[in-house]
Amino acid sequence: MPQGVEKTEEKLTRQRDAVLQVIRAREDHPTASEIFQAARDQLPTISYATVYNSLRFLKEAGLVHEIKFGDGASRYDRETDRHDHAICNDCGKLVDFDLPQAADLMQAAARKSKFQPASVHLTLRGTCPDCRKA
Amino acid sequence: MPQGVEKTEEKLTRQRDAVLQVIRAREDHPTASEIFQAARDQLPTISYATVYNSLRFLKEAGLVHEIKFGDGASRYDRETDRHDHAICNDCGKLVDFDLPQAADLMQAAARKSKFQPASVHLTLRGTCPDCRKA
DNA sequence: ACAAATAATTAGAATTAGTCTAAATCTATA
DNA sequence: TATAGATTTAGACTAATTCTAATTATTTGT
Repeated sequence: MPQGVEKTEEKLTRQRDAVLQVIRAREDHPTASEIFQAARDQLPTISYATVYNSLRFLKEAGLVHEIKFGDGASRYDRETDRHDHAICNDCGKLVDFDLPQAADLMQAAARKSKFQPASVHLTLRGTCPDCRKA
Repeated sequence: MPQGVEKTEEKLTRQRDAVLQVIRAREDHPTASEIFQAARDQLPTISYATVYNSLRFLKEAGLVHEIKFGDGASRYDRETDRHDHAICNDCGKLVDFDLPQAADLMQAAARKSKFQPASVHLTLRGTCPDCRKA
């Protein structure tokens, strides 16, 4: 097997690939419903269930990242490296950024909580540049 | 009005108080459904809608704190000061802790994201002490 | 290449969390 | 005490997601 080609790609079916392409083509963080609609342009018979199945598959394969906030639907992100999020309290815009001190934070949080750490994630809530102007 | 007694307490009805007492009586972080069941012990006719209305009211009054992770239902926390959470990947246990460096973090996150900061929240995922033993 | 086994997809039903509605009940006050 | 305003209730409704059972594709052994 050539380097960089994971075993999971064997199972990258037409439907799963369509879902992946939708997510990769977008700058923003679409919901399952938005992905479903966009995927239908490529594969008019794709079903909602398949979109969800594909999202689970892609997530497990590490090809996409799921972002869950309590507010409504999960969003999906083509950026799979560890990163943090900022959410605008006014318009709901979601922005990715990375805080390099995350590794230290994880240790500090682990000490405080007595958990064995696996990952940390930080969420900033505030006002995005656009809404600040308006 | 005596100090420490907020105007909102005027409207702390029997139902709202029952909901508040349920949350204050628990060490853990119950869901609306768990709160509903416990509140029924006090007020057998209380409805689901009232539990949700009460939770909204108590939240706005700053008497309880809502915790939303993507995974299922919101949870409610008697601790209303800013704090962070650790979630066990094995058993789902949710633990509160506070990271004193949060203020600095918020500034760092604001700089990176260009947002005007309002709050930060950090989530640690890992294994809780109990599950680590097992 | 072919049949059997396995995996994936489909459509729609089911589930879950939460909100909405309209009628009934309280509560405070003129 | 009558009335206005707020609150509660029960159940209908919605949105997100999962489940199910039937169908369709794909892979594997011969």
